[in-house]
Amino acid sequence: MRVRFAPSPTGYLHIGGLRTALYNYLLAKRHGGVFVLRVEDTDQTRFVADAEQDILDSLSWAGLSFEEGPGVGGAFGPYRQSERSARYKEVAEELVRLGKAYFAFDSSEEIEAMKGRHTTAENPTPRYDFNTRLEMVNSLTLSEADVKARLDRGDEFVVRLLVEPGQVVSFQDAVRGNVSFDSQAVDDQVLVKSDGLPTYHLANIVDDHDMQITHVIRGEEWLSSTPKHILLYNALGWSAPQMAHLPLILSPTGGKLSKRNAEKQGIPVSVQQYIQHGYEPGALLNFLALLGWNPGNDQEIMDLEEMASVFSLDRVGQAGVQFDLQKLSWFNEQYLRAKNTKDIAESVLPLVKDRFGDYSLGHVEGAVKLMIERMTFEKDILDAPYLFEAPTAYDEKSVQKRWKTDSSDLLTAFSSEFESLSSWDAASIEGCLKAKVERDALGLGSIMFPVRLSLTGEPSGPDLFGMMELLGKNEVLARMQKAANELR
RNA sequence: GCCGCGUUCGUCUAGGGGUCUAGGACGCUGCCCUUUCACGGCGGUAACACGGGUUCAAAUCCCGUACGCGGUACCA
Repeated sequence: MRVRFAPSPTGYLHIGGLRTALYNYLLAKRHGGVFVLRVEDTDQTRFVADAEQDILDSLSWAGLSFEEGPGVGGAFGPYRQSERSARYKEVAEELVRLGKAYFAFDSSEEIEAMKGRHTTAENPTPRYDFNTRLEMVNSLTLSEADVKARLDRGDEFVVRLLVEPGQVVSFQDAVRGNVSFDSQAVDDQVLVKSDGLPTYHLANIVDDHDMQITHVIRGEEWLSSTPKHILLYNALGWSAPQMAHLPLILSPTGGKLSKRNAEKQGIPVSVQQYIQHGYEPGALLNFLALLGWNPGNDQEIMDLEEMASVFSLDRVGQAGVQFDLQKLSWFNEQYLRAKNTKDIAESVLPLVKDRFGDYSLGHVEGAVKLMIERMTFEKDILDAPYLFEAPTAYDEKSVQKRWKTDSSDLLTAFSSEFESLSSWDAASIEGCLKAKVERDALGLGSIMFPVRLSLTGEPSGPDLFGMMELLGKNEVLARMQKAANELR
């Protein structure tokens, strides 16, 4: 089994593209096959210089490694279509020779004019097809000599697929079953553009054939051009690979997850944006895998290996799926909590230093341990500034509501109690505090709240005693005293 | 318009004729845990698009309608 992910470097890798790559990867791993990356850069007008690098970087971040492709090589290279022009030309010529394709010399104005002539309410988008090709300037309407003369003269031309009406083109799709089209509805697709480069359709089938791709897994937007591909395979006497068209990822409101549409709803579209937001690659992959596929049981948290061990195309859904950012967040939380706190600390250390100054890895790890249950992203550690610096203000509402007349005195009293503590750890602090509460017959809340507020400035937060241990005795006493004075 | 694909809780889905008074997850929500908040645990909320068939029996099969999505480029 050989599969490929064939992105076009016309922009940064899209989240939907990553899912397509993932499904290809999973299928290959599941069957011990080969995963190929092929860059489909046949459109010079839409070429984006750093897009290929972005695709490479994004796949690498996600951990989707390929056995063959640009940079790593392979027996079927080159893997950039711009470097395979000669082969497409050869195949195009072969198709013309076989009478399956023809030269066309029409200018875009002439094509527009033809479309204008045929446009009606019932036929808003006329095609260049069996119905109209005989009114056009092509090797079907021109004499052989004329065609040769134009070619020799260097006139611009395109090569078009000759689609005969009256045939039914059908194929088995691995996720949709039998799909069939009437060839009448297929136009004489351009195979070679006037710049000499192939269109997607030609390059795609040539490469899939030459690279011995066995399974084509791509988005549903390709479903309606598949008959063209089947016709091409047939014309060349090649057998078509197994097709599998994935349901599209839709926006939460149902429409297409276009860049504009998505951004309006706060959904990142490029993988690069997910990286910047701090998503865990495993979480994103896990989420994406389940967007259109399921393992057939209730398991949701699965790493790449686990998914690869059970992946199959027949468990891929057929209906479009809506993107749910909240569920992605949940996945990210799950993955974050499964991570080693030291690793997280190491990764956020620069952020902490940048924001709060020079803290030790140990201190940051302690902060992470306190905060992990309430973080969605690693960077959320910054939402607890009080683990690094004294609060500069106290939450007004809480002060008004819960800061009692004796709170300051209590703070002072407990301060001196803590002062005498010989070992400063969460358990000792807790024991000390609770002992005094009992001795003085106080309510636990009457002291817990003032302490928390003095330490964090906020009415809620992570475990109080753990936090006190992390901050250290001096810092805790200083903050308590400060609040006692300021809020008196 | 035409062609294609699709349609189970708000969302992702299980389900492939009887075991479905339709299961799981996210979300929302109640209770419990608890020094707060969060986490967690235990509950709750909520769906077979509609209409015809076929069948003893349909969420499951067939047809139609509606709706959604995709395509209709010398873009991929």
